[in-house]
Amino acid sequence: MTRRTGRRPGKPGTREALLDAARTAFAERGFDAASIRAIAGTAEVDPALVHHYFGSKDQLFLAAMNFPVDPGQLVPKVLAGDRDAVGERLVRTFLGIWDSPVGGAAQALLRSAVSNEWTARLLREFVTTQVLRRVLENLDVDPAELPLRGSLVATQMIGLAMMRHVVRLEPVASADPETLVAMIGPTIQRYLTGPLPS
Amino acid sequence: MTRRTGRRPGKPGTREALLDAARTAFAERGFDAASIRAIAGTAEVDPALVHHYFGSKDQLFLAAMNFPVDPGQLVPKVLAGDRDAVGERLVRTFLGIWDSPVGGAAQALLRSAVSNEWTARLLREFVTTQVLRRVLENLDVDPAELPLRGSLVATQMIGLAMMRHVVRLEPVASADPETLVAMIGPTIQRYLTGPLPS
DNA sequence: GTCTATATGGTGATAGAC
DNA sequence: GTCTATCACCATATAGAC
Repeated sequence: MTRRTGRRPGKPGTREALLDAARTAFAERGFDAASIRAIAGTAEVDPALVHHYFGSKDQLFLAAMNFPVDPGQLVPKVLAGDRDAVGERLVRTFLGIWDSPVGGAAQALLRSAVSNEWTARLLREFVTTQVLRRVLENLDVDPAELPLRGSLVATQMIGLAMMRHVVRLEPVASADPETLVAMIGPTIQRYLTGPLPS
Repeated sequence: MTRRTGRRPGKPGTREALLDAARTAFAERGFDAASIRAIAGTAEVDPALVHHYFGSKDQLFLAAMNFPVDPGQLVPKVLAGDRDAVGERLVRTFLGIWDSPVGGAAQALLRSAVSNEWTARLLREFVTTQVLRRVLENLDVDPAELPLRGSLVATQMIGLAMMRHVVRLEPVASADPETLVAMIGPTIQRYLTGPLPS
């Protein structure tokens, strides 16, 4: 018997439902292929409301990507502990993010970055300025080596995400996280603190 | 003064021009986003001819992907030499393929695999049955470890290709190949012949 | 605030004239 | 063999009725 005396300006959950549906759709199909109609459909909302709430498809994407993961909070956790195991901790944290609900947004970003230039730019800038820069500037490596080390780490991390969550190549796709940590951790460690060739 | 007495059944180069344009378009935009109209446009050919020659967009893609790279010929080159440097040789050969004209096809396959399920399957089967299987069965490793080692190699290789040729993250995107060989070779080597955790 | 209807344009595929 | 014209469909975005 919910008596509704005051006015109810639309269901309050529609905006969140829209964001949820958008995250899933972008994750599964990428930016271009995910359609506003389909997103509104799974959210059981009229497609026109998307424009009413977010203005455009681009802004819907940005709103959906604005996920609750704070690199500034995560990075210290990775750096805590001995320096020789930072690689393993980075892989473990990385896998944790992808296997969590937030992973949908990450998958959306990765999938979209392949077919869409401005989302690729988004991914590039997020990786470099938000993650790698933060990690590396706390590891007292030569600043001149920072970009190369960072992008090497990115090749392995993005490749791992691609194979595990996008292309789904077995057995990596369903491997135990700790197996991957044990195998890939040393790789990251060497890229971060190992010797460089030049 | 070309005298044309016999009949000329259309320009003979149209089919090749079409394949070339298709390879570039698929490489730049992926399977879904590359349009038959645009491909025919850059090839300066009528869009309807695509269907006349190839029947469908799928078959055009397959024809464009049928590139002149023979894993059965390349793999022995990778395996020749001492076992401890097979990782470096694999990275070097891999980079060579991507920087060659054939790289366009590889890029098309990778880009398409992200947004399209059946091209992803194509990539998966090509990687596993044509490349990794061949490499590993000549390295006398435990056959039970073969899938895990193979897919770990794939994570690093595909990630390298993604960052260098798709997302174009610097400085990996324009790094000297031998720098990448020196840094990533040992990673591949460890995945192939190093110890496993389990 | 919500949603129907539509404007505008791009897609793969096909039928049939030359 | 080649290409014009068209079909049927889907997209984003917007104007305006309720």
